[in-house]
Amino acid sequence: MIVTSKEIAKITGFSRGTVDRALNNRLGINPKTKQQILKVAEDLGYKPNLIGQSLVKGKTMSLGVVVFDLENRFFSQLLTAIEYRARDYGYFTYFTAANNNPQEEISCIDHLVNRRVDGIIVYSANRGKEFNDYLSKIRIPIITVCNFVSDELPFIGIDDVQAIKDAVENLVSRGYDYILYVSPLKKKHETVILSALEQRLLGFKEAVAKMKFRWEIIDVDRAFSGDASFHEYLGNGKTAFLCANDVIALHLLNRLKKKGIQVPEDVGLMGFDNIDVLGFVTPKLATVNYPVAEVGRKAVETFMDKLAGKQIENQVYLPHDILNGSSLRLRG
Amino acid sequence: MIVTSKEIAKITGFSRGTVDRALNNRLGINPKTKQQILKVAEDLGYKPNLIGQSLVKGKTMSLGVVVFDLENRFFSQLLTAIEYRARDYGYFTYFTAANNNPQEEISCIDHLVNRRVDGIIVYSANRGKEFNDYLSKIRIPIITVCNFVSDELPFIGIDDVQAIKDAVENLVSRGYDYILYVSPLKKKHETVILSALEQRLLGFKEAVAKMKFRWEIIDVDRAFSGDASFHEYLGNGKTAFLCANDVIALHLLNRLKKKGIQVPEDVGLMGFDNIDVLGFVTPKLATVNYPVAEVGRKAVETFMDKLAGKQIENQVYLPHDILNGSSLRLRG
DNA sequence: CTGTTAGCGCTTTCAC
DNA sequence: GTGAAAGCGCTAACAG
Repeated sequence: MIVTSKEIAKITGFSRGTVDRALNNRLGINPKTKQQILKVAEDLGYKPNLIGQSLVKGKTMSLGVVVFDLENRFFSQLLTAIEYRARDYGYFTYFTAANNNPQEEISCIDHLVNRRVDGIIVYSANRGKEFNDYLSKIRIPIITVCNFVSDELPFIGIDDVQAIKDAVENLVSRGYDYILYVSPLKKKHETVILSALEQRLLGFKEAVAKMKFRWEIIDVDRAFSGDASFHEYLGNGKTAFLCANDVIALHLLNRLKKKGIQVPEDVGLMGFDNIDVLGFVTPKLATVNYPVAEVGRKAVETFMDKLAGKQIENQVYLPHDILNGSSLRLRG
Repeated sequence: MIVTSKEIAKITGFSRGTVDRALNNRLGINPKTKQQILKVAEDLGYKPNLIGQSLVKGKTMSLGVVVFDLENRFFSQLLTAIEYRARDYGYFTYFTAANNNPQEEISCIDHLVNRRVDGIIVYSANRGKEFNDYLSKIRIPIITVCNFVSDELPFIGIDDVQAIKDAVENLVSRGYDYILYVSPLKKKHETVILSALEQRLLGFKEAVAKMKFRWEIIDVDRAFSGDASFHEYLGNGKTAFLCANDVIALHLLNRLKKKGIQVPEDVGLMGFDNIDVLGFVTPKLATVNYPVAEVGRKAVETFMDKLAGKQIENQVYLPHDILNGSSLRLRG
């Protein structure tokens, strides 16, 4: 069995208090005693039990992460960033996935609460009054990332509205005058449209109102349906598809290739997120860089500030930037 | 503050024992009493503290996962599978990443031990006597996945040696008679060659000994170095690159494209792992399907068996299979 | 059916 | 410098 501090006390003949002083570098202990105790601990392979420690300290030194879905190619970068940054602070990370199911998301959070994690990072697909009410009852600090949930919850992400506007401006400045925005439009089955995607759609509409270009909004379902012909869009070669995320853009790219339509010669293509897969795809997809690792790190840092009693910003928008790959023509 | 069972006892006037019976559906309690207690618990938003529970039960209902590196495109599928399957059993998952650093890997495991997880799944880059000695001292069940570490530790993965032999056979049967195996060959800096990659290399050598074809083993460094010219290999159009993993194959594909070499017309290309990225890449890469999700699930199930006191198999090799994409010519 | 007690491993407080 | 005792939230064992 694993040796406990109590047993070390018994073996060395010192009290539990003294053993604790030795083990945890607390002062008020004779260096000799300390040596002696540490030696025994070492020999017996003593490992502190953080469960016991958590109970008495009221802190578990752990964070919980909830992501709605793991198909999302984003999450591994997010999780990585969170894990490494958390460990810098001595924190560990409970990872849970909600299987794209709002109810399951709540159940994940519940369990994390039961385990008394010190903070919860939620990359949520959930929204709405019920979810808010639920979250507001939780006594553990929560931070939402990437998908905005509610004004009452801290949020870290980017300004998706502005980002799409920037993307459109980039397309227009490159001479594209017919822009097709491809996005999921309505929720189907259980699946909810992510708030980030909603923001992006909103951004596109704002761009439409502000700038001068021909446009259309296409539902992903239609874009990928068997009989969708894209030739109708290829009129003057100044057409570009702007996709609500990279995954959509990559699927579209595959379809275009299959139909013999060349990117960027016949049509421009732009995605959103800059998922790491893009490095393997040709042509290199133009996209909006989402600083997902920074979001993860910032989330952890915000917790640490909060746990240290500092005031934290309620909404943090990190800078995004436009990456022009080779899936767009040069100006012309 | 969060309400405790003790407080509920005080409020309802019942003893802690009775409250416990109500809260945990134990028998030997008057239904009326139970109702009453549950109502109060509900109203006060009682959430059981699993830390307290863990301490007394000696189980934390959590698993730890250690992966050596998150650049590896594999891990998200693995982690997903583990998380979902673990949750089926009411278990939660601590996730840690070792930053490709053997020392850090040990530190991760240490911390998981301190947190008294009930089991640890290690996707390790570490090997060797020191690591073995360390692991053998740990009193918590460990399962290694994908990268074999030692005979003394349970392992779940595939037979990498056989898989490469199958891949070679597939190439030969398709008419390729000159096979270039691309793999990392020597460890450089701190980075260790993964044991799975070592096995695959071994498999290639065995295939060479058994089958009749021309061959070469190429270090990734050389394959990707600026001045590597591949034209020397394209003689009779019956040449194929076989890569130790998909990531290498994809990089190679990019290089080939840049040099104007067509796959599969000029040269065949085959990867290993079947990472999910492949869905976005053309031509569709031929590869060996690694059942990574099954590995994850099986690892969890093995723990559950073990925790239930059952005997578990020490080494489990799950079936792999060959996927012929469009990066190889048809026979002929 | 219900209450009491002891204890999981640790830290903290106060006394010596 | 060191020891003794109490308690974190929970469960288990035994009495009544």
